[in-house]
Order: sequence, then structure tokens, then C-alpha cells
Amino acid sequence: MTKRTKEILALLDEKYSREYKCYLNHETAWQLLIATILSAQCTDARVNIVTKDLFQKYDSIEKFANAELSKLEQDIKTTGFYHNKAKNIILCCRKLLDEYQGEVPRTIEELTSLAGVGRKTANVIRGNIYHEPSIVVDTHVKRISKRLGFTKEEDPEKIEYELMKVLPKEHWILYNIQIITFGRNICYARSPKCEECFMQKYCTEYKGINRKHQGKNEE
DNA sequence: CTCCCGATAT
DNA sequence: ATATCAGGAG
Repeated sequence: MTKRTKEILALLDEKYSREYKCYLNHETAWQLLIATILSAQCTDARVNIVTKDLFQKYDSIEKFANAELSKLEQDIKTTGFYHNKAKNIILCCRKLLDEYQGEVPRTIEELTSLAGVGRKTANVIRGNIYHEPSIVVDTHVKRISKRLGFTKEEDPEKIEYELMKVLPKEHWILYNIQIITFGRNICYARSPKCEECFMQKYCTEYKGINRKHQGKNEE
């Protein structure tokens, strides 16, 4: 690990909690799995609003597996992409029952074989439920890892492997949640709060005081 | 690469 | 009006 990387991780540890706190409300592994499927291109705040009622109405994997598609679509509608998500959740839960005895599997291969579950969702489960070191590359991790100069890749899977080489294993899970918090509070995709950012020194896009991020319409 | 898609901030 | 939000499948 380079000195620069060590300093960035120290700054994150200093600013944000070192304890892992998931932003998607859940009580069980299968609830986190469904919440994460719903979180695609949707804010975690919106997902939590939906799952609050959803997990009372559907209080088991069986309920989701036997759900009526059009009903479930309406129940998750406000998360967007609701046709795909509803269909995937039903298929996913049926497979959990048919092939995994209702247990959420542990490996990337098994997890990504479930409908609606890609690498990002699989890594959320592995990190959060099974406490396996894993890099979750979501929109925040992608954007901010590029700004911090950890990667220049566009493909989330390539970014995942690159971050594995750069970051020590003990920080993999922590990095994910700290970067999301950083992205929510300061390092926005649009109009990030660069002037009050504690990461200025390490940002490849910071242009200096009184300048907009990425240098559009300057001077 | 395209499509899926509602809610919110700018 | 447009960009963005804890992406995934065909």
C-alpha cells in the first residue's frame, strides 16, 4: 500500500465511523438481498420507505415466491424499473426455495445465478451478511474511486479488481460504506462540495479555490 | 450497447 | 428540462 493510499484511508477513518453500518434497512439476509435488488438506480432512502411496508406484507421468502406479479409491481413501483425488479424478485425467491433450502448462498457464483443479482448485490451480501472481504462497486464507489485516482476504468468489475490490488483487505468492506457516506455528504456526482472537502489534496479533479469541479465554464 | 423507470435535486 | 440515484439482463 502506498503512502498516499494509507493517508486517504486514514482520512476516511478519521472523518467517518469505522463500524460497518448498512444504509438499507433489513432484519434478515433475504431481506437485504431484496432491498439491494430494489436499490438499482434508486436512492436508499426510497428503498427503505418501500421495504418498510413491503416486508410486513411479504414476511417470508415463500410470500415473495408466490406473489402475484402485478401486485408486487405496484408494491415496489416507486423504486423504478419495477417490471424487471418484481419479476426478478419472484424468480430469485423461487430459486432460493428450490435450490438453496431458503438460505441465501455465500459464493459470488451462486449469488449471481439468482435473478436480479449481479456482482454489486452479491458483494453486498458477502460483505454484510457473511463478513467476507469484498469490494462493492456502486455508482458512488465508481465515481469517487476515479476522483481519488484509484482507477481510470469504467467497467465496475475491472474497478473491483483494481481496488482489490490497491486497498488492504481489512479496508474493503469499510471503504465501501465510508465512500458512500462521503458521496452522500460531500462528493456528489453533480456539484460536489469541493470547497469544504477534506479530500481536496488527494482529488484528481479538484481545481482550487473558487473554481467549479471539472473546470467547466471557468475564467 | 440498449433497455428498464419513478422520485428528487438542480 | 435534465442529471442522478447502493444495477442488471438481453
